[in-house]
Amino acid sequence: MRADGARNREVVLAAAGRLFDQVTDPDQITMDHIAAAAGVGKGTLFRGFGDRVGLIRALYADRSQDLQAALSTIDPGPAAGDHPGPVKVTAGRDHTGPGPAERVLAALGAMLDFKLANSTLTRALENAGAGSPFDNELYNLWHARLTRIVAEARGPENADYLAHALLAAVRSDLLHQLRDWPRARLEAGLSALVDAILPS
Amino acid sequence: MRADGARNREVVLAAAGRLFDQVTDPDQITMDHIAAAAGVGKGTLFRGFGDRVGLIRALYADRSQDLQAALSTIDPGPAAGDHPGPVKVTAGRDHTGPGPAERVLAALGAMLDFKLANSTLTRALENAGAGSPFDNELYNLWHARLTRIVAEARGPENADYLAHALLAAVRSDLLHQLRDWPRARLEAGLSALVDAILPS
DNA sequence: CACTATACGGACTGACGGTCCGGTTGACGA
DNA sequence: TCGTCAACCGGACCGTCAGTCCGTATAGTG
Repeated sequence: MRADGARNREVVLAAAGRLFDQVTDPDQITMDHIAAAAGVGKGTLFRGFGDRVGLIRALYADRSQDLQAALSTIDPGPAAGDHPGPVKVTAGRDHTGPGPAERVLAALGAMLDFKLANSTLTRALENAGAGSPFDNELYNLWHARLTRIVAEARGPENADYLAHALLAAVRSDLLHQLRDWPRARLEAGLSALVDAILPS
Repeated sequence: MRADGARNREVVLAAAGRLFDQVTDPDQITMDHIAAAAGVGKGTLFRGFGDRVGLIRALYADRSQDLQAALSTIDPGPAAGDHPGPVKVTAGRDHTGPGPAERVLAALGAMLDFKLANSTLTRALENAGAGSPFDNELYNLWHARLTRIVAEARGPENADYLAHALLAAVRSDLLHQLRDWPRARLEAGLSALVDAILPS
């Protein structure tokens, strides 16, 4: 990979991010806008990212790194052994840590914050033509984790569907619809939902 | 309104309905396709329905009449006194009828059936650019009703949000994602969700 | 310095939603 | 039965946008 290629990739992502943040409706941002804002030809966009969805996905991946880290702290999950490197064990705090409801609420709360802070971008990805919110890598990862937690807390019966329902409660377009609710109100509702589904 | 206008309206709705039923991805159906299938000019479509969303909305309204009736049977709601005609009172079965959980489950179940039977059309409306699933008339009606029922069953605290969460659990694209689940599994999950939120 | 794979950019294409307008026809009064 | 006209019709046309193509420029290499 050539140096200018990598540099341009960053420039494009930065410009696209800025544009999406300035706007409410995701498809006010066209590929031509992004190319112009990045000072780059359109071809460069499509060579680097494949198509519009690819670009949005890349931007999303970029921004959600912090979120991923936060989520992994809350629930290291079965993916902990993925790297050949030394497995980091949470020292001092054993399996009697926070209960399922707390962990789930923490995770959904983190997603909530992320989606509020990246509203337009998130909606761009979750509604983008294609397979919609579900071919999203993060969605599948978190659906799997939530399913496991729910299953531990109340048995495998319907855990799968309930995990979907929990994630549906923080979908970005719903949050956009409730955009003038104060954060505390959303959090309270979420908390009520989680407490209802998971044994306190 | 002229006779040929009304006739064409029906023809167009029928053709569009047929087309959406033949397909999985809603935007495989273009306005030109519909016009051609109806044996009508494109101008007629836009004069009669305003724009693509208007046409889809009209088709949806057409098909959801049965659903609306079913839902109103389950919960006549505060809208019962709308007509000056005689108010129909459910005879013999007083206010100690089915509990909140039963009523909500029945309503969501009816929506589930409708959305399964009209999958592509429903997704076309719920994702169609604009204000998405929420400027839908039926959505608002049912959010209001569910909010009331939830509030009666567990107090006004968060009833609003929980009603959104319940509706989010039957969103058409989620159902599409779970398209090869048998109906019973969906129903079971829904039932578990409703029972968790509403006191049994 | 020559050479080539890589990257660049913007003109071009195809598809689609939506508009426009000259021609047609149903409704209705005489 | 006929004349009149507003409502209606259809499809050519337009603007926009994602995505492609290809001639040109340049970073990296021996």
